[in-house]
Amino acid sequence: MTGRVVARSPLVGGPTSVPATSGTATSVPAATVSRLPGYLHALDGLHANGTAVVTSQELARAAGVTSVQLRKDLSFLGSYGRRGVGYDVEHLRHQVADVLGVREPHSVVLVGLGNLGHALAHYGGFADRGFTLVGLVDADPALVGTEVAGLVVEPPERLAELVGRTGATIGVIATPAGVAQDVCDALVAAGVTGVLTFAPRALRVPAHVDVRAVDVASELQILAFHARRPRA
Amino acid sequence: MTGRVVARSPLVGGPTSVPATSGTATSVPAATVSRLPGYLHALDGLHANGTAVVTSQELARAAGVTSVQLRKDLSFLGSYGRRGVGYDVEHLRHQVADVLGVREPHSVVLVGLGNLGHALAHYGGFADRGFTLVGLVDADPALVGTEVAGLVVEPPERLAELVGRTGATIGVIATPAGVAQDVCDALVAAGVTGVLTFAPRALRVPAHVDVRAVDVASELQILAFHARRPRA
DNA sequence: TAGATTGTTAATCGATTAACAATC
DNA sequence: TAGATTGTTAATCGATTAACAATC
Repeated sequence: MTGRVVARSPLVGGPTSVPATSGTATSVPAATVSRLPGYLHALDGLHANGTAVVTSQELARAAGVTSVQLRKDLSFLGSYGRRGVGYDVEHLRHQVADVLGVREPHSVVLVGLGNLGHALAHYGGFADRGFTLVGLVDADPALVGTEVAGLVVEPPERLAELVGRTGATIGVIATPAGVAQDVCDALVAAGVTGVLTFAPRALRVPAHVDVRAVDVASELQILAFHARRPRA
Repeated sequence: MTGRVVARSPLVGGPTSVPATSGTATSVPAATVSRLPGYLHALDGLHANGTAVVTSQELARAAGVTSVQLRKDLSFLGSYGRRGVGYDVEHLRHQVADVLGVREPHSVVLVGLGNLGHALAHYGGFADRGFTLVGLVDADPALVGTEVAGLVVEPPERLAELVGRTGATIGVIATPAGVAQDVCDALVAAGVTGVLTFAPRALRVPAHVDVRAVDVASELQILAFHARRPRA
């Protein structure tokens, strides 16, 4: 009933490993997948500053993991390093991007243009990392028709048409929690296969759809747990 | 060297279980801790709508986990249910809040007032869930001295004084990635023990400090992985 | 008592770490 | 060849799930 809810707030759940890409007959564990974006980002940085080859130790440091963890993770993708030497930055970058499926940009629709939605709409980091924001939706008639971040805000009735027309595969929910499930249902009905929600609400989705949830208050509460002085 | 970096993007790492609260001599697994905020939020909802008693099945549904998972998690906190009946909402709510350490509000300082920082400063959900935003910092001279969300923006030089004066235990970083490590170092030097960062950069912290990282682009890339059609 | 539901103990499964063999 | 570093195989550890006993 509930689909692959890959993360509640920051935990990998759901199926733990997933059919791998291209040649490989293997599969990639969920925990590994969740670290690949960090590796890719670090590789992008190295590439930008002209580094051609990197050892697992250097890359691991940049990504904030141990070199053993990194090599183990990369081994699920294939054997792309040279023993005694390291990894070709450009080659590994392409392999990781390929496994993540971000060599072609994905189209993203954003629903909800409150403070957070506005911030997300203006966030420049999408394009760099394989995503194009192609549509904005909000229920407020005062916002519909206005232009935000170069896109015209559409009403909820146009959501299905918008997803269909743009071929968006991912929907981002930045609405109040009360309408998050309805928005999610509409996104799924329109055809998206991935949902990123910022609303503090568990979302039900069919099995073929993935949900990831980011909840700032939950993150702070987890920090609070560690910060607390255990009372004797 | 690297402190308890509890999550890179959405994964629980670091020490896997942590000394528990109050009476209990037991410890609470990291995976359980990461789900407690969801349980607490669900309990708050039930409380608000007047529900006095809830079964593990109902609560689990509201929180988006299985009832087995929920009961197992709650068992680490103690035995607070009544067999054949369920859990007293009010009582369990207090127990969970107590374990998380959010019965007393925590003071939070926010650094970086770009789009995201502004959105966070205006986010209303903090107070409800145990956090009080007590200070804002930005390096832009045009912002310093202005009022945002009822607080006067302070310059970076005042960070240490601000944390000291307010007793803030948690710092939120919403700055550009390039300065995130410096900001983090300053927060840690000023005495915060928890850091929530939105900058896509691995942060180094001493062992007594916890870091949690939220990276929207990484979340999207993980969704992209699942969305991709594996090419034969 | 019978039915419902919790909470513990045991079994399974996945993820991380350690050891080491392969090879550049 | 010797040194460096990758990548695999095995060992450990933690998290989830299943089975069931306890008890309201």
